[in-house]
Amino acid sequence: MASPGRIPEATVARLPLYLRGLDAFPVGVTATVSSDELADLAGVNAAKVRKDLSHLGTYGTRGVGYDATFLRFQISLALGVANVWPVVVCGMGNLGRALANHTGFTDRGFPVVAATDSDPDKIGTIVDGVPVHAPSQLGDIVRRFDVAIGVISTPAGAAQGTADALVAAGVTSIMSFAPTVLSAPDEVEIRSVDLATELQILGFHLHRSRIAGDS
Amino acid sequence: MASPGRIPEATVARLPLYLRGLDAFPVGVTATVSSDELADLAGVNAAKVRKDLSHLGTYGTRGVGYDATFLRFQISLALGVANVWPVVVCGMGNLGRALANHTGFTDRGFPVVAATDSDPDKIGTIVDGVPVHAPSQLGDIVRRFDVAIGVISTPAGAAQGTADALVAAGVTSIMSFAPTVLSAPDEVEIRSVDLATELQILGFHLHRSRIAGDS
DNA sequence: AGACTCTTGTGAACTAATGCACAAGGTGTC
DNA sequence: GACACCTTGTGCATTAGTTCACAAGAGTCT
Repeated sequence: MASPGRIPEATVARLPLYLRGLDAFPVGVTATVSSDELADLAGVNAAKVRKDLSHLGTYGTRGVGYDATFLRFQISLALGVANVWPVVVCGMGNLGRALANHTGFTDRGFPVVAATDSDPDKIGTIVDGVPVHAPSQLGDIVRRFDVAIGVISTPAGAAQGTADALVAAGVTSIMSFAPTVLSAPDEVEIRSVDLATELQILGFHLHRSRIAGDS
Repeated sequence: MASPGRIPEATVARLPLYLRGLDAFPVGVTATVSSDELADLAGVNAAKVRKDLSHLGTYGTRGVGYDATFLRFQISLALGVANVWPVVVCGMGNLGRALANHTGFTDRGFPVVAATDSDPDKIGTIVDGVPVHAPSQLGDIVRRFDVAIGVISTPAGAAQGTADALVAAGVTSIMSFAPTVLSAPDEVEIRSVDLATELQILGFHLHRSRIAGDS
């Protein structure tokens, strides 16, 4: 009953966690991993692991578990991890610099090939191996490096303009850290990460527990 | 039927977006905002806005909309935004430095009061106004500044130890950027943001569309 | 006052996601 | 080969979240 059909969004969001968890198993060595173990490694529960993996296919062995290497291969296949997706970072402020230099990106197939910034002092420089260009060069950069993903780490005010430029250059995947809503054609996928919002959610629960709890 | 009862998690996650959207309205000026407008400002749909706000209370006027100032006040109240929650940043690598210097945190009531790092060259220095201490000082820092939230931006290997130290110091809210699972007592709330995972989700959809689409 | 317009608040239908519980199927032992 | 023991895969119940659609007010205009 292995269905290569639609994979639920919630499952897609967890597949990278499983892949990360499987890093605990050395390559080349044959090892089996149970849904229970993998659940621990990924920080979810075993039922979810099994249900999620069943969406990819029937890769486990009843009574035994999953072959770690084979499972990693299959998840990688589903996620398209074999591909390398070049990334351009737009906005080289504090956050942009950190992202451009983030080893976790390159390591997982998302090399930062270039950056843009509107500050004339930064344009033309190379920061941690990443060349900084003027925003007007975006189209060129995208074409030259075959950029697949744009990361927006500009101030909120410049974010929409940057998004428009990315879309105009043909980029269809955007990850934005700007605290603002971006509009783009439907075929463009935007993931928005607002760090302050995350803290506010933590703050809400703190607030709640302090009210309910002590003074 | 205004219920100050339980607010659904999904709603809580959107309240900061509404608050952010309301920034478009100048303070002091009386203005009304419709669920439709607010939906645009927050990047969701109008039905969701109304349902979400109805969980806070009955603050709108039929036929008119919501009073922007009053609504902002009520959402702030629900989120506990009036409180200031001091933050400690653990791990002053690229990302940690960017976070410590992130104006969006302080602006929204999350001042970064101190940082820790295991690098002896950094300990004792002040980076962008934030003093860097040794990890062993965490307990002290938390007590002295009444720290409410710990941000973990250490390498994955040091993350669990850092989390343990934060918990031991009495911190019950943690935001982690380390690509690993953290374990902590149930009463501790952990929000994990793995940037590479986010990109992998984008990568999945790119992969999918390239398979389905052209060569 | 009555008619008309507007927008909220909310039941109700619908969709997505989670968690349970257990049969199915595999391994190992005697 | 029979039996005991594991762990997967999955049907089903449950819970959470979304969307629709419309009655219930509130304002405006004549």
